[in-house]
Amino acid sequence: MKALQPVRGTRDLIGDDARRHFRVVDTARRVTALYGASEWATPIFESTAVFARTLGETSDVVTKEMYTFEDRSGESITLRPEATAGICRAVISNGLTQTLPQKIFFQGPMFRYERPQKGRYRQFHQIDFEIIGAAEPLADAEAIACGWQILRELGIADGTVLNINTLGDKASRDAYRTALVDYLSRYEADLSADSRTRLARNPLRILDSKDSGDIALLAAAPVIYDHLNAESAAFYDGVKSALAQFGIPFVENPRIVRGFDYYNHTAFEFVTTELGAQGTVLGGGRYDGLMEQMGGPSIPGIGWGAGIERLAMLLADVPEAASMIAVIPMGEAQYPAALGILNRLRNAGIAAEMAYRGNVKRRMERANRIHARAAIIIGEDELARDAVAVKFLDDGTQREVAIGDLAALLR
RNA sequence: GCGGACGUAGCUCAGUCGGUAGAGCGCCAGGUUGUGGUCCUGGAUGUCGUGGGUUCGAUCCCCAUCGUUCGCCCCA
Repeated sequence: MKALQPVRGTRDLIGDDARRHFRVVDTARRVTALYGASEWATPIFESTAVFARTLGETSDVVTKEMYTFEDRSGESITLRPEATAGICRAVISNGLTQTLPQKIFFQGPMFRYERPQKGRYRQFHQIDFEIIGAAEPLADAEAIACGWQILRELGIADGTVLNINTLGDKASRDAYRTALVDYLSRYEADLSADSRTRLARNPLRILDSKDSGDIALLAAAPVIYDHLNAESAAFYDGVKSALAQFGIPFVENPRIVRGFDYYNHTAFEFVTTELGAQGTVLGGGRYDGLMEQMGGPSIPGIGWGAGIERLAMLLADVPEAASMIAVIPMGEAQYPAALGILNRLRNAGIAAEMAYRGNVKRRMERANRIHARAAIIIGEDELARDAVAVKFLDDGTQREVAIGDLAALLR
């Protein structure tokens, strides 16, 4: 029995789960197209270096969460833990650096070896939007606007809050890191154990610590905004004013740091309070140095990823669509007529099916179960007049219809 | 990776102070030989997550393991 269960942290998408999942994907595909995106798909695994080099040697994803293995030729392969690195690799591999900017919609499974929880899986799925080759703050605002519109169209925007921050350019970020380390080092003994480790490895990460002692210490800590150089400050102002012009509400949150090392300037998260510790539902930022870090030319980028499972859990009910027509012959004598009608309907673009067996009652039950909108009942008497009975299942009304009129009536 | 809770029918759950189990929903059949969704009647369901231990006897107690879940870490 154990072998027949899905592997820990993975799950099947069937029925309601599947409807929710594809509702998210379909909505994202449609909305990102409104912003000019083309859909891409890249391989599910890459050379390990693609992720190890870009996500940062100290990030948890790299140090302990990657699904990494050697293939038969001894090459180190990693199942992608996120989308951006693979997309950037594809830009370089395909020589797309001459046709920028590119706006990309992306969707598919990601893999991280973590302890599963609600809204966190080892194989999870993301929708992803990237704008590559645009250094203007308008691109940041547009990426955020796109994410916001998706959340709105999914009906979950009201429960989420957009948090934005800036990490500045490299010079600003380095200056801030120094100031922060200076400050926190004075209270090192009071920091939580986790944060003492972070102080050496990745001090900015202390900013989003959930330890109450850390939070108290951070109240008087230096703030990034005081360490931005003129260029970085102007960029940040540009993003904020474009967001205002798009009519997108946001709060500034100097604690938003984001996990991967490749981020600079804009960082943002849409957060909900309804998913416990997994509250970040859509997050991203700018990654101007990433392409160069991968060995490509210096090309700026901005993008976000969103967890489909987390979005799907927040959706209101997604009912099954009542779109089928059930074709019901009274008996085997009516099969030829029934198959002819099935064919006529399908060729006219109308979804229709006929059960493989069963009497009329059984077939009516099935029609109800598949949420058919109407049943075409084919009996000897009506057939003699080149007609059939059409019963609409929502209100139970029934009438006789000429076979030639079926497609027009049911379209 | 660390700490807590949980694991009984397809689903949601009850239960046994240790004597091999029950409800609702769903499913199947009939009431209705050419008509579903409502209603009535009847029926089938489970190695009580898995392995081991204690016991005359374990679904119940103990240990391990797998899975789920909550928090931490981290992140979508």
